[in-house]
Order: sequence, then C-alpha cells, then structure tokens
Amino acid sequence: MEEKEISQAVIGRLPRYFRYLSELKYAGIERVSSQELSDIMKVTASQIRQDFNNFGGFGQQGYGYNVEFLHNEIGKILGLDRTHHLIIIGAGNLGQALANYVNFERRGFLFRGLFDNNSELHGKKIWGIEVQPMENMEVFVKENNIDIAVLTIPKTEAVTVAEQLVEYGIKGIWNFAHVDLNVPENIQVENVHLSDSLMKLSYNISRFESDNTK
Amino acid sequence: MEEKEISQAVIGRLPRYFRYLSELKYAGIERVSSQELSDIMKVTASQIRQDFNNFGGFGQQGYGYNVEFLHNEIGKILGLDRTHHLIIIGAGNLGQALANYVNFERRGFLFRGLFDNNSELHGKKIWGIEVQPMENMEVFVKENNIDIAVLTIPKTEAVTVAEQLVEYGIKGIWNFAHVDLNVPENIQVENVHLSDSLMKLSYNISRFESDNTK
DNA sequence: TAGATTGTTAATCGATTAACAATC
DNA sequence: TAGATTGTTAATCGATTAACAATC
Repeated sequence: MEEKEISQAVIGRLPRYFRYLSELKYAGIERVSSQELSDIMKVTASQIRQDFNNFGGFGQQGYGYNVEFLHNEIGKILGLDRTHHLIIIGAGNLGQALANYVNFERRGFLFRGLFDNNSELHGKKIWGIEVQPMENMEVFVKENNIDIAVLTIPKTEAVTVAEQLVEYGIKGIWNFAHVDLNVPENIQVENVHLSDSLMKLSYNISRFESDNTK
Repeated sequence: MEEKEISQAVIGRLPRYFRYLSELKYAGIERVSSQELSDIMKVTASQIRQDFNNFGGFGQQGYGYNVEFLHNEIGKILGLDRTHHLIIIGAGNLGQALANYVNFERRGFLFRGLFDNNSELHGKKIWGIEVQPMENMEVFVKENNIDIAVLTIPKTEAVTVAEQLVEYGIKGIWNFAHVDLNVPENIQVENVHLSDSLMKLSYNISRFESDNTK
C-alpha cells in the first residue's frame, strides 16, 4: 500500500471540518455539498474537495457528502476513535486548567496522572487525581500505557523532561513550554506557544492602526 | 508611503525569531549571521534574510546582524513596545490560569479586569483583581482603554459576547472558545483552539504508528 | 583590499483555485 | 434521462530556496 504524505496544511484544517460537521450532524442535517460547506465555512469548495480527496472519496457525485459518515471518517483520520492516555507534567494553574479541560471536553483523551516538582502539591487531588512527584513518572508511564504527555512546566526544565519522557516510551508531547523541544523524529510534538500567539495578535492590532494612519 | 502587505506566514515566524534573539542577547552574544541563526533555528538562512527584509534592512554586509538591535526591532514590529490593556471574559480554570500567565510572563500586556456570569464568583479576587459581572463590561472597557479581550467562555456565549465587545471598542480578541467569531475586518482575532491542537497531535501519533506497520 | 555576508532577484517548489469530465 | 456534484487534472498563485551582485 503506497503512502502519500498528507501536508500539515491539510491536517490543520481537519479539526475545523470536524467541528462544523458535528454541528450539522447535531442540527439533524443529513447531507451537505462542498458548495454548502464552502458557504458556511468561508473556504473554497475546491479546497474542501481536494482536502477530502487526500483520504479517498467520501462523497457521491450528484449527491454530495453524507454528514454523519463524513464526520465519522474525519474522526477516524484524526485518531479520535482510539483512546489516548495522558499525563500532565506541571501542576500549576495552566496544568490544572488543562486537567479539567482535557477530561471533560474531549472523549478519547483520558487524563491519568499529574506530576510536579513542588512537594507541597504532592498528594493534593486535582479533579480526583493526585499530584505525584516527578520521580514516579517512569514507572507510571510504563505501567499505565501513557502515550501523551502535556508539558506545562517552565522552559528551563522542559527540554530535559521531554527527553526523559521519550525514554519512558511516550509517543507524543503537547508542549506549552516556550521552548523548542529536541526529540527524535518518531515522537510527535504539538506546540502551543501562548506568548507567540499573543504577539501575533499584538502585531495585527498595531498593523491595522498604522494602516489607518497612512 | 506604500504599504506592502506582510504575509501571516512571515508574522507567524517573528515570535520565534524574537525568542531566539532574546536568548542570544541574554547569553551576551553581540552579532549573528543568517547562517548561524539558520543552524540553531533549523530554518534556511535564505528564509531568515527574506523574512527580515520584509521590514527593511536590519543587517550589514560582511557583518551580519546586531543581536540587540535586531531583537529590539522585531519587538517593535510585534508591537511589544506599547502597552496593551486586557480583560478576561470567563473566570473558569483557563481564565484564571491566563490571568496569572499574562500578568507575569509578558511585559506590555496588562491584565486589568476579569468578568464572569457566575454570581458566586463576583467579588472574588484573582491575582489581585476582582471578578465582575458581565454587565459591567461596557463601562469598564470604555473607561479603562481596554484594547484586548480574552475569551475563555463556552462557545454558546462567545459569539454574542464578541459582538458586544466590538461595540464597546475592543481592538483584538484572543479567542479560546471553540467557535469561529463573527467580527468586522478591522477587529483582529487570534484563535487558540486547544482541542484542534490536541486532534492534530492525535493524528500525527496515529499516522506515525501506521507508517511503521506498512 | 580581500573576505564575509547581506539584500534582492530569479528559480523552484508546494498549495490553492479553476475547470471539467466522470458518474451518481 | 437530466441535473447535480464529486473526483481529478490543469492553471494559478504564493511561499520557499538558491544564487549572486552589492557592499560593508
């Protein structure tokens, strides 16, 4: 079976398709054409068809796409039909917020453990899960089949901790630390650099203001 | 003065340059060439020079770039030389975490107010700032010169609240709700869709595993 | 001056859009 | 069957990379 590499540009759009299809499905709508999707999502119908066709034909000429089927297929592509077991490293505000968030918001991502260096937090329960010292990580990851680690620790620690986690057998890292991690190619990293995001917003605000001044 | 539109691809890379230049500056390094930056940042030297040249020449032939000067210039481009006043709408876990984050992590972004519909939270202090009812938003935004609103409320409310904020005179929205906002072109929106990000990670993990199975 | 490295033009690559034949 | 709409090829557009002349 030949592997055609799908570009990250396409992957990046899948969750948004998934979200809109959820809504259509929830609204009881059965079928949708690329043109209709185009209208509500503000992207070209051509792009929609190209994107879907990266994964084989989900539609039918003259009919369009079956909403429920398409929704389900995109879910499978995104790996949402499997269960992910994740731990959070760093029990600060952001770590605690994500613990709650991940647990409730999305099925399939199971919050299993929370680790922190701060001994004052050890034993404290966050959403029913005890904060553990980081020395416990290795055993915990291996015994509980953890595949995703969420990094909400300062950047000074993040690089080292990431390397440890890779050793312990983690498959992916959701990285909230403001630093680029250094991990092997087979380990997936998804960065959420909040300050970068805020800076982009700042740029765009400034740009618009000076556009007006011209 | 002619306005050449800078692509969002370039803007998206500026915060990362800014971060690396911070580190070089902090390490006491005075000059850097595009080739040296290329080596540590893992992007092409050509792209670095192209990116910087969108904003005019920051370097000098035969020398390279002065780290401190370049760092400073990129900061200015990103609007980090100004002060932004921001409020957070939604005092849940994420809102509270961001309140702390924004306040401490980045200069120039001043956390000024926190709003929530839940009356049980009203009057409670988060990082020294009282949670207010959302009815106070209009007056507060206008009187305190607020330019950025951070949305950490459920998607059901987000669209309406965003429209209100625009009316009150906000310039930019940092949107953490899982919904596309509907605001005029002159209002800047920066989305942080955490669940989208987690889905991308999920996809890449699945993809790698099946790559191996082939 | 010679060497180094930018600024910038030209070439390449990839992603988006347009068009239309295939087909339900 | 006729109409609609996909799947897919071709055209366009934009972003990245390569190359090199300008110049410090």
